[in-house]
Formats: sequence, C-alpha cells, structure tokens
Amino acid sequence: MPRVLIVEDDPAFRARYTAMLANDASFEVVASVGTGGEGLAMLDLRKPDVLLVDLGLPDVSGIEVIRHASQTLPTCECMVVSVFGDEEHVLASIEAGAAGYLLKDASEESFLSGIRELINGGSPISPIIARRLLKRFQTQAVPATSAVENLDDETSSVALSDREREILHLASKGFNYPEMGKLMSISPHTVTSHVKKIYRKLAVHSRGEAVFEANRMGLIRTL
Amino acid sequence: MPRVLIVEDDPAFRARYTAMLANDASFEVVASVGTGGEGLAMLDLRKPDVLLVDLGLPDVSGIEVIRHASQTLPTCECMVVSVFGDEEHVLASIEAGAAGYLLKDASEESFLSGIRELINGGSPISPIIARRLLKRFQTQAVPATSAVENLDDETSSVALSDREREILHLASKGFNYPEMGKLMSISPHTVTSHVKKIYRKLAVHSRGEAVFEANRMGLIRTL
DNA sequence: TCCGCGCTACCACGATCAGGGGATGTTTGC
DNA sequence: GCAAACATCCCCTGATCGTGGTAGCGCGGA
Repeated sequence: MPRVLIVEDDPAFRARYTAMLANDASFEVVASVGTGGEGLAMLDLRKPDVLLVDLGLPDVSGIEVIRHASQTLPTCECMVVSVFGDEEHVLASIEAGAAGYLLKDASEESFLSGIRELINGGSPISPIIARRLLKRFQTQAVPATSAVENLDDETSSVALSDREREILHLASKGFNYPEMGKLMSISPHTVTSHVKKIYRKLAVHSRGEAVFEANRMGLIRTL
Repeated sequence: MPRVLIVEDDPAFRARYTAMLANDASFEVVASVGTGGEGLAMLDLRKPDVLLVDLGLPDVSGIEVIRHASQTLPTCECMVVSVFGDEEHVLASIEAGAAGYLLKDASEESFLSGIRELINGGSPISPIIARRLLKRFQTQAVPATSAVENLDDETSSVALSDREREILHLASKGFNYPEMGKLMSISPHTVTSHVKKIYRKLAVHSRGEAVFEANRMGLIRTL
C-alpha cells in the first residue's frame, strides 16, 4: 500500500487532503505536517512512497522538500499541490524532481486519480500548468528550426492591433477605463472589449501581467 | 461554439469521436476526415477552432497537419489523440504546435473535458505522456531562474526596499494579494501595506503603472 | 459577394484593488 | 536614547477590474 506524506501549511487544506486519503483504503497517510522542516524530517523518518507538498511553506521552500525527497528517496514520487501556476514555480519544482503538479482547485476525483497515476508511473499535471510547460518546449525548440522558408508567415507570435497597443500603452500609464475611453474618444465599454482581447492574446489575466509581458516582447515603448 | 475538426484514419475511432462531440451541444464538428490530405484541406476550408488529430495517418503525417494548423490558424488549438506515447512522437507533436496530447485509451469524460480545457487555454496531457516530458525537462538541466530563492543583492538605485521590489516583481507576474502573501509567507494585509508604499514612492496609482515605471527604471528583470 | 476581423457598444456579476485609517516590533544611524 | 525607515498585521469602504455574454458596422480578402 502506498505510504503518503503530506506537507501543507494551510490547516484546512491539510485536513482535506488527509481525510481524502484516509477515506481511501488504497492509501496510507504516514504523516501530515505543516512546515518544510517537519517535512524534511518526516521524509527521513518515514520514507514515504508519495510526497504531496505545497510550495508556499512558512519555513523551508516546498522546492527544497522535493529536492531532498528525490535525492534521498529515489522511489518516492513527489507531487506539488499549489495555488501557483507560474513558470518559475513549475520549472523549479520539476527541476527539483517533482513528478506531478496539480493546482489546488482540482476536484477530489482528479486529486485521487492523480495520485494513482503518479504511482503508476504517470505525471498528472493540471492543464493550465501543462500549457506553460509546452510553451517552454515550443519556444526553446524554435532555434533548432532554421528560418529557411518562412516568408508567408506574417503572424508574429502575438500581433496586437493598433488600437490594442494604444490601450495597453495607456493602461501602463495608470489610466482606468473611463479615462482611456475619453482619451481615445470611445466608450469605456469598448475599452474593456479591447482589453479582453489583449489578455487573450498575451495569455494574461491582469494589467500588471499584461504590461510586463508586453514590455518583455517589445510591444510597448518605455520612453 | 467551438468548431472542431477531426482527423482520424480508423473508422471506428473516428465515428466514436464524432458521435461523442455531436452528442455534446457545446461543440460543433465541422468535418471528420480519415486522411492527412483531407485534414489539411479542411483546415483551410473550415478553419476550425479545435483540431483533433491522430498521428498514424496513411498519407500525410499528423505532425504535418498540426504544423499547418498552428501556422495558418494561430487560434486553432491542436490536440493529438494517439496510441503512440513515445518521446519522439510527443516531442515532434509539441514542436509542431500541439497543445494537448491524449492517449486513445482515455475515457470519454476525460476526452470531453480535455477539449474543454484546451479551449480554456489549458493543455490536457495523459499522465504517461507528461512523465516523459518532465523527464526531458529534468535531464536537460534547465538554467532555472528561481525567484523563489535568492532575490536579494542588487543596488536599489531608486529607494525601493528589497521587500517592495519582490512584491513588484510578483505583481508583474499577475499574482493577487493572497497569492503574494502565500508566496512570501506573510499576510495578505502586509502585502497591501507594501503595495501602498510602492505606489507612493513611484507616484503611481495602479499595478499597470507601477510595473511600467519599475520597468523603465530598471527595477524589474524582464528575463 | 460573402466571410472574417477589427472596432464599436452595452449589460451584469463577483472578485479584486486602491487607499484611508491604526497598531506593534525590529533594525539602523545619529 | 531616539528618530527614521522598514516590516509586520488588521480594520474599513467604495471604486475598479476581469470576464462572461450579445450585437451592429465597415472594410478587405477569398
């Protein structure tokens, strides 16, 4: 029977995971702790087969816990259960040795089936997370393909329209919707329409992120 | 309503997928063909929002179909549905632009939910496939830039404290207050306190503006 | 000629933010 | 010793945003 260690600082989530696994006769929870330090200790002490770990721990980073697990317990499968879905966390976790990565909004079924997949040699990954990983693959695979015959490819990875760039620029200056509308002589509602499209194109969900990405991609001038 | 193109040479599977999607009122199957050639033609003709494609086609490779889709239809999400789970096929598919990869033994529910995830910007991937991808990541030793760890050093040329820069960086990644708090192991209230100070120092009144200014002043690394 | 896309406009809802208070403790330098 | 800056925590409120819809107009390409 797979022996599971849970490392999660939020008491509510920890209780939820623990109960979930305890109710399932196919798992055994060998420990359920709230800090990275305890997690590291329990890894040495109980030598679990599965590690469920949160990233945002108060003391030691969840990344450290994963690293320790994969280094000292080669047979232990590590799964991240986190609210963070950004590239840095995901990559750091995987680099450290995580074999699964679920977001905390995952359903109970997908959670349990995820652990089973993990034990069976699979890597359950929340689709949103997976997308980021694929992007990483795709972008770093690009240099391999030489630009031999890409002349009809007008689609620059993310092409914002004039209007969209204009709005992004105003957003970066701190204007709100009514202000932007006034400056551009359009309705504030129209501004939100444009903003929605911008978010989709850049795959972001907030102004800060949009400005950051646009900057990174050279879509707005920082003059 | 998402318009789906199915390219699958096995008549039984093709019928199954088609029926599955036809029974679901939230999708529309615009074409269901059995060869890569037909698939390419249908991409041009019907311009679907979602492409379901098998890899083992009799004529043109499924990879080619994916490549054509991602090059000519940037908004079209491509999902591989295949019996092949080997690294070569998987990597080739992803490089070609696939956003999802399910094995043919997937259940009907995971199949439908997979398509929904795809449309919502996620990447449904069979756990076994995901495991191969992760291994790939781990072995190629990603030069990860983990902001989770050292964020110190650097000369604060413009009066922002370490903590404040850290928060600004997270804000630029689209995190909200609770997430930042979790990440930094502090209360969300504390985050707002910092944010208020940042706004005063930079003389701004929103996230977008703050990120923009910080970028201009070289306070955030755009890596 | 028709389709697609950019641009326009509107509604509504819950989530989130901006900014105003006030409080305690630590470090740092004068 | 004490001020000043920083960091931590909490309360509050109204304003704003994020995101799901729907829909009409005009223009250029298929």
